[in-house]
Amino acid sequence: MSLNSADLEKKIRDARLRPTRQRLALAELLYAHGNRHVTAERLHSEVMETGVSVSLATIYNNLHQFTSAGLLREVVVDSSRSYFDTNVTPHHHFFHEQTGALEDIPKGALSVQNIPSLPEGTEISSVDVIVRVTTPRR
Amino acid sequence: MSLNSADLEKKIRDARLRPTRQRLALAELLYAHGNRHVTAERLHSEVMETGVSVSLATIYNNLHQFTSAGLLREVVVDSSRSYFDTNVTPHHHFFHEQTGALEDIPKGALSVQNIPSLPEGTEISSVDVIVRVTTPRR
DNA sequence: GTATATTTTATAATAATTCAAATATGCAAT
DNA sequence: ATTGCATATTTGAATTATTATAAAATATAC
Ligand SMILES: [Mn+2]
Ligand SMILES: [Mn+2]
Ligand SMILES: [Zn+2]
Ligand SMILES: [Zn+2]
Repeated sequence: MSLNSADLEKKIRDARLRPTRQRLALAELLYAHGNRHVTAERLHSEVMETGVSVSLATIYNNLHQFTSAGLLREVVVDSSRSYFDTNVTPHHHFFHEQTGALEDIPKGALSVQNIPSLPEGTEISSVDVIVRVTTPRR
Repeated sequence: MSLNSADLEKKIRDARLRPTRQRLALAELLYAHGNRHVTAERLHSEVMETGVSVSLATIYNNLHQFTSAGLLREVVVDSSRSYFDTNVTPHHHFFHEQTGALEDIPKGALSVQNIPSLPEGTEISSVDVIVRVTTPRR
């Protein structure tokens, strides 16, 4: 559940990526302490706070490289921002529309049934369920 | 299923909006011939092709005004672009990842079951299912 | 018709993301 | 170990989609 420096470096090397200073700092934030959902902007502020200077362009490059390597998945919930998820196993999400918080819906709980026949000549890439929630003002 | 000019004008007036030349041209494209899914850019090119000049700012203004009035809903499927849907009844979507095409999954067909208990203090705003499809390269 | 409110639009601003030039890394040859 | 070199990586600058501003144009109410 918790990865140390050596584990992180192996994870990066196994993805055929170089363990640069920037990449290691990002991997530490993403993977050292359990699953998370992050935006590029959030990850950028966090890494800057640790004292490692990383440009926002590098954040995006790495988020996408990690995604291509299967180390992250992108979750589309908000048209103005991309979220990346360190949990790459199939699962769904709660999305809090006011706070922007994403929360996993554990696999097995929720189920999607009776998907009708797909558009001609296509195959399923993924099925994404977003349960949008709000805190009612009382 | 198919609205004429008078219907369109009524629809606009009922939403407390003025039936301007631009707004009528947009409503015609959106509502005169059945349900559709459009991006701002697509709607802009279409309206320009009809010979009615409408600025992109006006397209965005109207898409949002229509959405606030409940005449459109926004569908979040692609983090780089907003889609607007003239079908405001609850339903789900197929999204073709290569072409960007959105297609309705008729209400009643697909069902979502066993949504686990919501995060503390929240209520459901909507449940959105996106079935992402691709055309496999053969 | 005139007053008032709404709408449009040119232009500027913003935020997320991508591009391309500059730099760092890994590896092979010495 | 050091050097040379191809390739990967980083980052400042550019691009894109979208939103804000604010002045001119238009629609409605009287
Ligand atoms: Mn730590
Ligand atoms: Mn027509
Ligand atoms: Zn998740
Ligand atoms: Zn739809």
